[in-house]
Amino acid sequence: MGQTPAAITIGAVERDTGLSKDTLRVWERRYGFPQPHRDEYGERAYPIEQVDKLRALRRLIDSGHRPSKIVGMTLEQLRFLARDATKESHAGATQSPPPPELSRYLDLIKANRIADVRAELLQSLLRTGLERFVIELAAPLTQLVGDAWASGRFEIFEEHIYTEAMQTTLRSAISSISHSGRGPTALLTSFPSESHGLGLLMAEAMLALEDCRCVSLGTQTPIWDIVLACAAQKADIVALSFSSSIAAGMVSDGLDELRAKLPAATEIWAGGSAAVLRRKPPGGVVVIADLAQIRLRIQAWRLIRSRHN
Amino acid sequence: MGQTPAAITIGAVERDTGLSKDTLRVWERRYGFPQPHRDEYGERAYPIEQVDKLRALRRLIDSGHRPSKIVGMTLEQLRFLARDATKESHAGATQSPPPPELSRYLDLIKANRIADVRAELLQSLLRTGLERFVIELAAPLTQLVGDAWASGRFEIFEEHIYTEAMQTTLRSAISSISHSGRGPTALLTSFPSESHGLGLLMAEAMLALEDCRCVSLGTQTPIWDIVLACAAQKADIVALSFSSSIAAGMVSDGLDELRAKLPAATEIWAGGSAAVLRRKPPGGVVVIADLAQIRLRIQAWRLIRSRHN
DNA sequence: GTCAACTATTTGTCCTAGACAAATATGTAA
DNA sequence: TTACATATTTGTCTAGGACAAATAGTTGAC
Repeated sequence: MGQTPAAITIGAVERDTGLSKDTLRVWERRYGFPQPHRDEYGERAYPIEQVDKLRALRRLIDSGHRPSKIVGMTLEQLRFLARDATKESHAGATQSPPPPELSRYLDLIKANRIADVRAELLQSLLRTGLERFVIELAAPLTQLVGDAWASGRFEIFEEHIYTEAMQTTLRSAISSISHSGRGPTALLTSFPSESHGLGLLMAEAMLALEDCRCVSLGTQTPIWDIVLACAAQKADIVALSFSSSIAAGMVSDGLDELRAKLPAATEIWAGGSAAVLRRKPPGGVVVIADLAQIRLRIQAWRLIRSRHN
Repeated sequence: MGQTPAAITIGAVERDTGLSKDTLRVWERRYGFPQPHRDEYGERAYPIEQVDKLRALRRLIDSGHRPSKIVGMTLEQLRFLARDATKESHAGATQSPPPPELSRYLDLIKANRIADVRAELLQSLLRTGLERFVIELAAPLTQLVGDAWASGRFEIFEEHIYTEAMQTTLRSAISSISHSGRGPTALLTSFPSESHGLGLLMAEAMLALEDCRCVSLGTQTPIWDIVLACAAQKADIVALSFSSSIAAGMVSDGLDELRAKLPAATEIWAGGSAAVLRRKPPGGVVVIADLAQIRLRIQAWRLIRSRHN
């Protein structure tokens, strides 16, 4: 009797929170939280409330807080902290509130009006054209949605819903672009630890607009397979996307490894919000600071090639 | 200089192969394979060849082989075994070689003729209609491509290319279906450890054809967020996809947990190639044996609801 | 010969507790 | 301010032991 079985195993917690079993155990040892019960076999059994708090912690840590500083707080304090955090982040750049057009999308998502989100995206696309749609709407809105999640105003599922809607819109736009057969071939993908695909899709849109032949491998392609694909497709450019949630070492090591394995004539382009790209730009790699640069880079590429031939 | 550290850490292997760190270590202890080198700090460093073999092992174990029986084989023997296995499995049904229409796609992918793959997919779609396209082409072809990879005839990047092409085709078809506003609401997603999304997209196509309002969350949604999304969207059905590369425990535990957290009126549908769904069907969950069943299930759902009201 | 029940083996996941590199924060000099 | 050196924090790795759950093999009843 007594307790309801409202407790789950360490494996389930790993699934639910994204914190590895190792991390969960070491936090327990160091900070005294979480403090799961033990079942009849001495195995950890985490009560739901602790899992909720773990989720909140995860969120704050992802957006820059240190575990030791926040692990002792209550769930309410954590939520309060999350709400504040959004204002301070992105110092300078996005200090002003988001433009009304963008925050309107946030409202629609929060109100679960999916069909309206889709319809409005399509309308914006048709009104402004794909290039401006990507640069002025898709990119900043994706950033905003990420922030909203980090500050606890959005649930993960709301971010997922947004991602799906934007993905659908971008894909249909891309597939309607015809290709003359004359532009460079670009291979698009990301490293195995990187599962965010929206940035890649935006880059594909920009490249397709510049008459590139785009070969997308989706996300999470092992390095060795990128090399193989590059050879098979005779790619001129390999474009990689890195979100800020990727380990810095992965980026540098991976890019070095890729550079060593690819022929020198093949350009490697790296873009995305990962800070390490700016702080420690790897050699032999073109860092794409923002999506608008893609157009210029392609024009530069054409110029060099036309001289060469 | 020639630094291509052709060896990766245990964490990277876990991501690349889907085998947990614990499993990798216990295999090493018990079977003597894998036998990673050690880096300067005494940590395991797995050479690429061993990772390739691990992936092949994984595929075979998923399709019923026991680790101890096959772990000693060479990569070539494993691939040979996989080729054999394809014939035996799917007992009776696909004993014969794949129909020429399907193997033609395999040839096109192998020849790297991406544009042709896309064009032919679109043509098939228009010729047969979406329902037959999904059941007769998309589903078996995806299976074949997976087998081709398992037996070493395809590289991963070729599977990725196929996935992208099929995804584009399916998405554009789905987005062209209009919804009357009368059908049930279906929430589509997968558990955090499941990143394969094609099956989900096929299911979405079938549901959309039956006039369901489909809300896709993409892959890898934590259980708790599925519950939240379900409430927010007032979903009647939660459809989950499980590929064969998911741990059996994840499936059962996850489904039980989800069932406990969702209101009883919300149906949970589970489909995909994960064997555990058939062997030990979890209670309170509708197991979708194949995509064609979706239509019948929706009709049944309508019938029950119409009686209720 | 088939099916169920019992037993043996295999297999994955959990356990403890120590270690250390990588990431981040802090202090100091130019 | 910026650049570099030092201190702390943090996640992931290590070892082998343990054991439940899954699977295979064996026996007995019908």
